[in-house]
Amino acid sequence: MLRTEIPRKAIYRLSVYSRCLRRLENNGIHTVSSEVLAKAAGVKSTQLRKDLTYFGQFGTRGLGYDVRQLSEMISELLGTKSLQPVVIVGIGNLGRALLSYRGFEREGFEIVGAFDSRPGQYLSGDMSMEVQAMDKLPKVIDKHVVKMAILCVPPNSAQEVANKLIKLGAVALLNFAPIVLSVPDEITVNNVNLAMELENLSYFINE
Amino acid sequence: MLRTEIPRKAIYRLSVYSRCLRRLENNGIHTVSSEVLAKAAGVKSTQLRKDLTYFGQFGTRGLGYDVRQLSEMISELLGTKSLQPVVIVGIGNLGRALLSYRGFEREGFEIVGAFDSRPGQYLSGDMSMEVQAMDKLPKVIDKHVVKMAILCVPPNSAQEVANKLIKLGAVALLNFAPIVLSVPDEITVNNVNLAMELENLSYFINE
DNA sequence: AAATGTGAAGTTGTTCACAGCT
DNA sequence: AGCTGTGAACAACTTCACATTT
Repeated sequence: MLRTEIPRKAIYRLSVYSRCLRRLENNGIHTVSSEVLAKAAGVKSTQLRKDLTYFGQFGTRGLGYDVRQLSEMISELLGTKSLQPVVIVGIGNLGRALLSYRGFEREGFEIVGAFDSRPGQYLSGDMSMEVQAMDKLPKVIDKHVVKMAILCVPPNSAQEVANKLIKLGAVALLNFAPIVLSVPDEITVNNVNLAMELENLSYFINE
Repeated sequence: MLRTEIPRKAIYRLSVYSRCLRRLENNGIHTVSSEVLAKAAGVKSTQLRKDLTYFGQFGTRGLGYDVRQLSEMISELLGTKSLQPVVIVGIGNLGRALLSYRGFEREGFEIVGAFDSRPGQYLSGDMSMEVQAMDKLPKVIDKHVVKMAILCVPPNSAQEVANKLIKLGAVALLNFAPIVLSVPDEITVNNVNLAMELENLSYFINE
């Protein structure tokens, strides 16, 4: 099965399933049916089953899925079994928040460096963090074999920074700048645009 | 044209077009073709035109679109012409960052209150902000006629807080908690899950 | 001539219906 | 009997082709 045929949304749903499975595991549940897991994930059971068939067969007919096994399989697929190194570029309000956000480590990502055109030592709550100058990027990316970067720079420098990161070997970017980055086909960009999410909601408020 | 027939993705793209149009406007450009605007927005020109026809006819054949006029039309549609009041609930790392994030005001949203189970006065950089106790929510929502809320509370209390907000009159939620909220049909929820975005990227790193 | 607006065709993603295991 | 796995039907979205307007 070629990966390119798999709907991108299916990959997102895999993350949702993964979370639900972990919760089940914590509750000591060993086996789950597609019906129950799907309900927890907020999708139809047929969709869950179809999503899984993109990758193989993991269930037992008449019984369901082994929670632990399915959970591990998905982690494997998503590449979150081992800690993935990440750099953050652009330490404004948002970058600072993400730096102090502990959620990433819990989910299998390690922030190995924070960079900004204005480097320095910052205090965030009870914790201090070092923000390095941009010219330190190559060394850190090289040392930790970083493939993933979080972009929190202002829109007017986002493309430039993206180019730099790609040249240094990044292949996946999480972009918070409200612009459309143009990158080569082999680079994956996920955009998060907070203002856009609000605007979208705003539309639905007026009936 | 019924709003329910309009693809949700089209509404998201409207936000993108809006941003591109503003940039064109700032550069003193008065007229733009679907070809050029689409390229700036990272979509096909036919898609842009189709998206616009969901709402009416705004262009001039042989000429293109009036930048200012199209821009205003989209703002009108999205309901961002007038300042929309928003509350933030849950002032942890992320909530604090969003509070100090100036982007919202620029885009037509006004944060009229910040709430947390641990209220108090916080310092963020050079600016101080008041975080109110949860029992102050009804009064603020009522006073400002708030329909929109940003949820940054921990996953285990997200559903409960969502219920409370909905009961108080919120109809649109921007949820950062990594759980699937169950809400009545007439309520719109947009989810932003940072860990999930990283996981999704992670998948694409392994070819 | 240039560019929009749109029905029809094509593509992608979701759901159904049921065959096939355990 | 119960539940998965999947081809086929269906629905949603995108793109094409071209008629239409300036």
